[in-house]
Amino acid sequence: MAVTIRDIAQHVKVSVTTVSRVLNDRPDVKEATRKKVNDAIKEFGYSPNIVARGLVLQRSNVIGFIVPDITNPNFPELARGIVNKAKKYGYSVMFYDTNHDHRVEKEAIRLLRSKQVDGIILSFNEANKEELERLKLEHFPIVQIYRKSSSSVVSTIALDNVLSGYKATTYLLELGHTRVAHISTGEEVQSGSERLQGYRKALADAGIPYDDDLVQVGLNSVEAGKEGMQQLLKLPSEKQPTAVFICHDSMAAGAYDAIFEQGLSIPDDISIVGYDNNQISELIHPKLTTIDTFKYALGEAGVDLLMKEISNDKPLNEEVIIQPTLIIRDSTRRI
Amino acid sequence: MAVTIRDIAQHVKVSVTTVSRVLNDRPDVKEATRKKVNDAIKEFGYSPNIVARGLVLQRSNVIGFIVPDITNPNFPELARGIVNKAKKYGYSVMFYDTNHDHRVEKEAIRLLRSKQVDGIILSFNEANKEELERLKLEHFPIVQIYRKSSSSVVSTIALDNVLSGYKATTYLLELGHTRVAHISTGEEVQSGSERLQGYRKALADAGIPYDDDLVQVGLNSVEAGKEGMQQLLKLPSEKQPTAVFICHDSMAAGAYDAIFEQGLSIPDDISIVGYDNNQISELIHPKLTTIDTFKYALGEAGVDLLMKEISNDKPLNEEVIIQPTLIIRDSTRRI
DNA sequence: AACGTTACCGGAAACGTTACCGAAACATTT
DNA sequence: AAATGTTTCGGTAACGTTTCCGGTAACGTT
Repeated sequence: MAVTIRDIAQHVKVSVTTVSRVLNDRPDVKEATRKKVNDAIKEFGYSPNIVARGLVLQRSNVIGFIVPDITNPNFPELARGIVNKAKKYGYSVMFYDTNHDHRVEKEAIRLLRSKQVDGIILSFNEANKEELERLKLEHFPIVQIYRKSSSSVVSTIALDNVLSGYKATTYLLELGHTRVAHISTGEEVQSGSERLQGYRKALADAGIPYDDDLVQVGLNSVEAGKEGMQQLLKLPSEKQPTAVFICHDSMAAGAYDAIFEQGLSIPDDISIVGYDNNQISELIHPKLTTIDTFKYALGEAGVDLLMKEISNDKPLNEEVIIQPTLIIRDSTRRI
Repeated sequence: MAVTIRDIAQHVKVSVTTVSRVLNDRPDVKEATRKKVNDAIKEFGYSPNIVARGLVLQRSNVIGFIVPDITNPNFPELARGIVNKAKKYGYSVMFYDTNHDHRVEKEAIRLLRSKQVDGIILSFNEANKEELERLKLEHFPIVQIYRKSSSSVVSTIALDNVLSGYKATTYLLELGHTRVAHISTGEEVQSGSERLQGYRKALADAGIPYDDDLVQVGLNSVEAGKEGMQQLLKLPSEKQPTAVFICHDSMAAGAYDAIFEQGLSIPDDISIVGYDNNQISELIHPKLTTIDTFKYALGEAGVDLLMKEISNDKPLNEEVIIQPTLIIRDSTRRI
């Protein structure tokens, strides 16, 4: 059915070897025959079977990409960075969504490996460590995104969560706020814990005592953000925060809800800074001051690192850390 | 390096044929040897090389998925539906993002085909027709999403845009509004044109004359939505709409901007219904009444259709149409 | 004229599977 | 005991590439 290398070899009356040579820009073929071969290739619309090539070359030129939930607005841009960068390396990417299920993640890895992918980028927040240990033992190239290598066993691309948490709250402090609260995802989730650290450090550096009542913890969801803010608003007025640093944009959107329901105004009554710089941060009113995490660049860096892992014969366990920056919009003001 | 079918055949002292048989659950193998083989498979952690299998079976069990911009919030959920459904068929999906560039789309198709994918789902709004014609000529399985087959040459999954446009505006009319405007993406883009048709039909059925001043056209972007709304608000007060049906949620978010800047209120001064039911529709204030388009189901239907195309030896050019439904939230009220 | 060098090309094995075809081993019937 | 049927197995070609190893022809050098 499909046209193969043999077909065009026959047509040009030359061996498959020579065709292969021109296909791969090898030397040792006369300019004239090279041209003839190329003409035939064009005429037949031939394009080599990468699968067959992969079989002999022992690599597939495809990488896997596993994500807990592509619906989470942080991932599409990441995916984009990965796909585009991979293309530049001559790689395609095979994609899986695990819906936060560890069993599905394991299955995805198995599937991907039997499909002979050359490496996997996975951005599971809470990846199962044993699985990664196993993979590492086999020297299978893996890079993990959104997780510090200190807490992982493979190469990673991570955010400097503590520094950016620090930046966010010092910005609020510099605006003159003294009672700045924090809505967090808590100590158990790594990013939440780190951002909380940054928050505490900023307070400490400013000489402001840490107050447990001012930090609310909940899941990364709109509802949890709303609830957290409601708790804050129940505080006696002398303790009420005039600014809140919130761990995720979507939680911030929930916090908006709670604030508006109390008839309060942002930023006049209360300043908000979020985290992620997702699309929503420009769509809600007022536009949200937040932390940008350079997701596209993160994806690119991820494949760069994975390519290094693939070409290296030993796992190199590197860590690259991205510095998020503060984006100032309309949800914050000087007190 | 990696363990192959031959390794485990040798270990069990049996031919590769038998191993292949137990691998594929074929008959003609004694229960005892089947067990021995399975034990060896487990012991060695063997998993068959799908690429090699694909080479002889002439199919790869992977499908391609091409998208103009995964960052557009309609696509992640679609992608999810596709990936999950594909997995049920034993398929993986290879993913490309073209950034709305026709040349990149063509390249992605070429790449995917040389990687021997068994079919492609593409959701390009304005796909290049010649390319699809070519593919169809070769009986290559393709399904196109978000485009009526009347305007395409291959099987499609489409939205009933005119009916849902009709639903959206009749809802507004039933709430007692008589001056309902429309912000559209215009006649040139298919979905925009169809939604506009629905809008006009609803007006006609209600006996309300169509007024050209009440429809604004612009790109699908926040800014364009804002501009469109600003134009509407410049109308003399007797012509000013009390309700607007807007072609996309993100444009609606822009319209919110314009309305708030005028000191007006939603829905007290003006009712808004959007289209898409993206996450933002629940994050903006007030929550947006909008049209849900069942993106996950759309993705699932897409791979169902593609599988039919793949198993069929002739292209069947089917069309499945999804009925969007209205989601009522807080941006609309009786006048 | 003999030799060495270079440029160009081809045959065939290999990659890891599956499928076809035939055959051995065993069971059943006459 | 022979003939037949059934179950279980193996050899090998094939899928479409690349690469190794070799070979031929042309050319220049001595």
